[in-house]
Amino acid sequence: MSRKRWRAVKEIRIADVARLAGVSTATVSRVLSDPDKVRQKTHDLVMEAVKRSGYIPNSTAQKLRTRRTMNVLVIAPRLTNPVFAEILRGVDDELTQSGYGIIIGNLDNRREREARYVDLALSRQVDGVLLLTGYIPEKGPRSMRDSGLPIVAMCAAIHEDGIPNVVVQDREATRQAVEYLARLGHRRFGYISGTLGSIIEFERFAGFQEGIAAAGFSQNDFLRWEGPFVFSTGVTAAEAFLQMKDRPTGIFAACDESAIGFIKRVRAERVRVPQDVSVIGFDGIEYADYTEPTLTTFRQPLHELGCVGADVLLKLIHNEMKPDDWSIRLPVMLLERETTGPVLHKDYKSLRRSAV
Amino acid sequence: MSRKRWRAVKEIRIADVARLAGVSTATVSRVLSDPDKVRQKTHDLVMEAVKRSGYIPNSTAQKLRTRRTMNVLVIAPRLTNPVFAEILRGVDDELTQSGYGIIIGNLDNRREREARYVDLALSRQVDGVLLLTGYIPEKGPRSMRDSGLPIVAMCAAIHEDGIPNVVVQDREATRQAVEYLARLGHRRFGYISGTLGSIIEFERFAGFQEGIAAAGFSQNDFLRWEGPFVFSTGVTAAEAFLQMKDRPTGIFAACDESAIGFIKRVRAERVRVPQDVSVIGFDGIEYADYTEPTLTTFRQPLHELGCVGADVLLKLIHNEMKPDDWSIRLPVMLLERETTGPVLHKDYKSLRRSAV
DNA sequence: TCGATTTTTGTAATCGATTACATCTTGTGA
DNA sequence: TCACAAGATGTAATCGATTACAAAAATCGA
Repeated sequence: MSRKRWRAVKEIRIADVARLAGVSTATVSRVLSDPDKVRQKTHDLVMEAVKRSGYIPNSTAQKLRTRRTMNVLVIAPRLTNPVFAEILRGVDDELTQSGYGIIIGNLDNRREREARYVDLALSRQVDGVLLLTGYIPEKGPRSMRDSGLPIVAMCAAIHEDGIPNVVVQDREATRQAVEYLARLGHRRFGYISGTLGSIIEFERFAGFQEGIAAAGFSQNDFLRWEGPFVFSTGVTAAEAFLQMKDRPTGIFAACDESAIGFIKRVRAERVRVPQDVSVIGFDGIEYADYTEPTLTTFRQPLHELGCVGADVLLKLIHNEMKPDDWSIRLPVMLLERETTGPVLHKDYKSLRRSAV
Repeated sequence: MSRKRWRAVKEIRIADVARLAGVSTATVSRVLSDPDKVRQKTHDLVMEAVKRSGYIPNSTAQKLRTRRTMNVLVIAPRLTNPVFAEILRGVDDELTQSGYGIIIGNLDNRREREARYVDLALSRQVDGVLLLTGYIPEKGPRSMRDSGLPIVAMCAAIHEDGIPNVVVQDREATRQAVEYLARLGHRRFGYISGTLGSIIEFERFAGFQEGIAAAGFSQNDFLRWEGPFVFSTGVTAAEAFLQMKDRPTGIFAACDESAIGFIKRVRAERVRVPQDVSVIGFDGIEYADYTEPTLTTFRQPLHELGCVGADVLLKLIHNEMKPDDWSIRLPVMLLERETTGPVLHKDYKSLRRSAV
């Protein structure tokens, strides 16, 4: 038994089908791609041959000839982050419908991994790129822009000519978050950041500062804890929080994962949420509805974001629009759940003491 | 200003480089793919021309000629499931290293979506397929096997000749779970299933039954609640559980998400975990460490699973092994955390009453 | 029935690389 | 210096489709 036998599958080419049907390859091609161009009788003849032979066109040859790969590259900072996974679902729904495939570029939060995807774009393995990163990947002196491929920025904006942005109203939402906390009576705030230097973090922090100002507070009325968009950032923030004498009572976390990490950690030290401290997250991941207490947060329309972004990219690919026509900001929605509440006492530590 | 101007990027072909360097295209190709075959002087000449022109080979043309796409298709039941996302990370790490790309096939728990990916394989857009589904996708009369492509089943076994399995010891672990609960004194059990008909569910339930038998119990000593591998399955199970008079005290959930859903729901009704009911999950997703209480579960080596599976597939693609040589079962590890504990009272309802 | 027009089909170039084979250079030993 | 082997390079076929253009067939009106 040959070592290769299991792989031996005879390849059927268009020429084989043509011979079988007694026509030229051109006719077979036409039957398959533009049936109206051929006589009904020929059409049936060819289709019969296609069916009998089980012919499926070699898509690589098609791609070379038509100069369309029917693939789109999606670059995400981290695939295990449910936010990106959910966006990807939307992208997938939209692209699959149009016959496009997705090649994933997972950076896993390591920027050096982007080089590989620059090559991918430059070597024309895709027709367009969706960036969830907030910046254009580079490899040495070359940028992905050099590929001339249509690029759409999603989730995190890229402010460059020719690149449409499909994002959410981060800044507005974060401002609202502060106002919401202020309305509940909070006077001292905490801000748990996302990945420093990222555009999303920039927007959300800007919104936070605006909210602080709008509510009549100053820079002295809040603290900022720093770290990437992961659980452990919240845990670290909580540990700093727990050390404090004069703790903030209204916490905004730039992502749900951090918020969850924070809550988990402070509750372990018998700090009550929301009685002792209110926490509000951002993202609206599914898991935020399964924490205890359930997380108050802003729900991003993640699936829609994916659909819309993919749709814009397809329009660019098909030259149906100019890139500057589009910059979409989808609204987010505040989900008031259980981790936020009114301030009970000015000094909640004395409250706790009396409760024990 | 032309509507297309922003896309106008002159394509540099190998012939351009050849002309620039004053050599033939064959030489350019050799310099790039097998530098030892050319004189140093020519090599430098060509590389200079490559650099000056910014040439990057058109990968579609390469693929057509070499008949290698350098892409692998990964089919997963649901991308937003952290289990698959984590496996995908491992796959990505391994494949990227070898220069392969990943095309994702997300079924989103809808089997009808698989047809598209059968086409993808049949039209030779990929060199191999990783299946996380436990079955071979079909489209009408044609199966993905007809493509003759190497296939590796991961996570969920496929028992067919020529398909290596890279899975975890589901069955053994589930058996252990029951034994563990029995050792803690539990006598009435609950089993929250995964997707019915799936091979993973089959294995885990088989292990559960084995465990029941091994611990000396019978079919009458446990209940089974059915549903897919999602949070809400656990919630539904919890609702059935809450209706019962004579509740089980030891619950095994076929996935962490269901376990988390279950716990969340019963705690809302003041059922204590683990004092009133012990719950053990399966998967070891990151969230399971952020629930309250933290979930006792079996940690699957998800990242490793991905790496190993990808590695096996690469070996198949490169004909470095026969598919029947490999079926790997990775061990899982019990993480004893906070949702399991000894049975306190035979009738925990009376306990609760006295506590109130 | 014939010629003009329209529709259908076929021939061959093309996409952009790789590579078998042929040819030309270079190097080596006598 | 010459013959011959080894090494470097060039020529042209090839991968498998699509499609411009040419040629053939069908349709139509007079």
